[in-house]
Amino acid sequence: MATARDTAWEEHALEMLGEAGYRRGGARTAVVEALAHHDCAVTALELEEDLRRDEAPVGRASIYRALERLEELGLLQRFEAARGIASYERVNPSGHHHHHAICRRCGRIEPFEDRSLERAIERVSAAVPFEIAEHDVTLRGLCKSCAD
Amino acid sequence: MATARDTAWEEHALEMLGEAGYRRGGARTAVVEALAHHDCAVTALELEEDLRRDEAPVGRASIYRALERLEELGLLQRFEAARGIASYERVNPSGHHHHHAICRRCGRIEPFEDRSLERAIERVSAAVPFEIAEHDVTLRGLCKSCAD
DNA sequence: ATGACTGCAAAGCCTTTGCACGCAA
DNA sequence: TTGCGTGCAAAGGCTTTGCAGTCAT
Repeated sequence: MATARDTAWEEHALEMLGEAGYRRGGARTAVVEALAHHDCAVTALELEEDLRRDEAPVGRASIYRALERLEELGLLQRFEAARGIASYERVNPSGHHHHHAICRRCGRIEPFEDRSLERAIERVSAAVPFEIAEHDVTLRGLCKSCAD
Repeated sequence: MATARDTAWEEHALEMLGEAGYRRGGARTAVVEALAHHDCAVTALELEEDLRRDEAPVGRASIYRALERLEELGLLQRFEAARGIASYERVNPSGHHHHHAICRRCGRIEPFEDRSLERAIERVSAAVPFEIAEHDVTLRGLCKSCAD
């Protein structure tokens, strides 16, 4: 579902791409703009549809390639919402983010955030023998509609 | 990597399958036994290899079908360790479990557990408008070897 | 005996790759 | 001008499905 356009992220992303030596091709720019409209989990195919609807169709391969670059640069986080399907989400430069509760039956995604959960994760991340760059928490079960 | 055989889980799983009305076919039983040897993330293809090595080869489709049943019954938890590849892990009836730190570069998986992280997750699970049945936390970054 | 279980092969599906053309710098 | 970026189509790789034979009960 599309939300208000996050131009701050969009500009930041384009700038980072430039700094990393990438050119500003039409497809890449279009994918960045499409992502700017999603606050939460979007799939590559949903972005493709968004772009086609906006009369700015982009080849599927270019979408995947753009997502790959953005993820490498830490501008996007990838995770699996539905079985076998990758979802992407913008990474806010401020570090502020949320996690997800996902319905097993209908796939509905409910984002949530919790400071103390974040603190616990930060503590654990520091304790583990890894240089942790990101984390992801997923809660799975039934949403209210599906639980009845 | 294989670890000591968890016969408690193995018996529990077979019993639950029986109670759910499933027959004790050879393939299904073999998959359950193979799973009993893994404390942490195993993929369907790794199980297939284990079984073939043990001279008890099981058709790939049967492995996937067995994993599906076990997951439905809550005896197994599925998650994505490597990109696009499903990993499975036994669910201990006691509720005791761990989470994972995964290396972006080499794929190494380091399990960890943390009581206060679990508490934070339980609290959040109760606050969200879902009937949460399971959760999963993944930390991603570079392991010591890959960070150098 | 009967329907669940199994294995093989084929099909599905998301994602990636090969390649020739177009475009940013 | 140069080689990165793009699109199309084909290939990949994990997972699922169809179907006929087999086995548990």
